[in-house]
Amino acid sequence: MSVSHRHRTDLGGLPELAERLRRQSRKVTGPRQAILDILRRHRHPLSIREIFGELSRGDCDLATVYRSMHLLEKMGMVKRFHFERGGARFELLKEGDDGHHHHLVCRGCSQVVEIEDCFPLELEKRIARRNGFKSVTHRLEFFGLCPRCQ
Amino acid sequence: MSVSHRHRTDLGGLPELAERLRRQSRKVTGPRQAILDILRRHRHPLSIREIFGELSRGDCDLATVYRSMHLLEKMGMVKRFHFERGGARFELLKEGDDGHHHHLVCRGCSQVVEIEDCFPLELEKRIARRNGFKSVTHRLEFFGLCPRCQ
DNA sequence: CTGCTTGTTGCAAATCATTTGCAAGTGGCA
DNA sequence: TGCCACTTGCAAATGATTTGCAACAAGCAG
Repeated sequence: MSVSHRHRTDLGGLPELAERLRRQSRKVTGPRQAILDILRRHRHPLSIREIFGELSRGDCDLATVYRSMHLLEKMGMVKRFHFERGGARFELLKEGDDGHHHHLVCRGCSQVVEIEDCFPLELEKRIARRNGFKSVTHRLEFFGLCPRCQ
Repeated sequence: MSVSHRHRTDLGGLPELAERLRRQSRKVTGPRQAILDILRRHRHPLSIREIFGELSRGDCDLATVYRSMHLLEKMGMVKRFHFERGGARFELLKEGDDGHHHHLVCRGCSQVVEIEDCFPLELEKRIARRNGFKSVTHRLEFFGLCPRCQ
């Protein structure tokens, strides 16, 4: 099998990302470009702190990072994830990607691996039907010990 | 099918719960009894705020609720869950129950339904094997719109 | 190129969830 | 009955995130 989801490469260059902002009448500002560039260069979900840490000294304020992530999330350019502890984490999304996928996180070193498997659609549908719910989605994350931490 | 997990009834009376504390040389104090009693009377995961709110005025301090939940969790008497927003939520567990189960949460009214289905063990094993991880478990929650909120 | 309008940002203070230090209090066994 | 480790209240500390507000700047109009 191997559904092979999109891989964190080829997410578009800064210009394309800026274009996505402009297209929704959002301004292409310095902080936003810097943040998008950081997200673009990492294939794993980054925390606000990590993003903020990579910004050169006075690139922008922490509050701006938070505000930017909200904006990008609302625009569908990034996806927010929540793991065990710590704050939210974000991944840049390709245009049109809804970002639905899961992770396998190491309890030891926090390394993150993207998982291609997903909760069986049939089961989800049955759960929705059985309880009369609509628009059902799910959040699924795996936790374990990576080879090096065992 | 219908795996029919344990149902949130018959979790034992206060005396049995107190006994579980004593057995692990933990003291049966007023705050703990009050908290356990509240958990015992609710079938859905409660937040710290909700628990604290149900305590009669001076029953105990908020910090004590936090400390108690940590203790009960460590003792395996409650299970901690995290939904979309807000803080952690707790459910009382029957003795011997590891509490592994999932929820279907309404995006509208936050109503919670317990789900008996689980992520297929075979898939989980394959994910673990494929990535060389050990002791893999998962966290799975469903979100949707309940009949009344649609 | 210039001005204007509106989206943005920095800064500081406010919130919310949770934790911790410390001294005072108390279950439960000797 | 006493002792002592386990608990608790209180207040302050943390960590994550949000917000008010006034100063600013991107992008379009002219």
